[in-house]
Amino acid sequence: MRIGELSERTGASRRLLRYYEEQGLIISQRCANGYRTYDERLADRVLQIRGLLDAGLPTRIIKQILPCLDKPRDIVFADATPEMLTTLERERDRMTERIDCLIRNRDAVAAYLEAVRDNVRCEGAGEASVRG
DNA sequence: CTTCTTACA
DNA sequence: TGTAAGGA
Repeated sequence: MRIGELSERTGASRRLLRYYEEQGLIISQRCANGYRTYDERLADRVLQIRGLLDAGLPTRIIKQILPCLDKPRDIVFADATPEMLTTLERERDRMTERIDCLIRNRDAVAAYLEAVRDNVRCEGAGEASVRG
């Protein structure tokens, strides 16, 4: 598929996909006309990259662990340098912190929503427009 | 119309 | 990241 289709299937803009390639996160073949061509499987990889990026991992780290993501369960311990492991452990802890933070905020929002619902139920729907 | 690269905001 | 320019 070409960049347009990959973009639609992953939600990443064409600009971003070219950027990922520039950063070595993804690879592409080239057609005679110079257009980029992508393997069907790349869509999943892009989705994974976006997930990792969303989790807060910098592209440079993703680039390092990407080979591990390639093969489902094969071998990847060979290039697991101590520095990389340290970095990943730190990132993992960072993710845990974010998760805790998100849980707190989600609960806060949920509580607010419930309070609003209860309030509406007691005061009646007719006053909605008056209260704004 | 789709994509490409480079470069600027 | 978006967008403009100039081509293919």
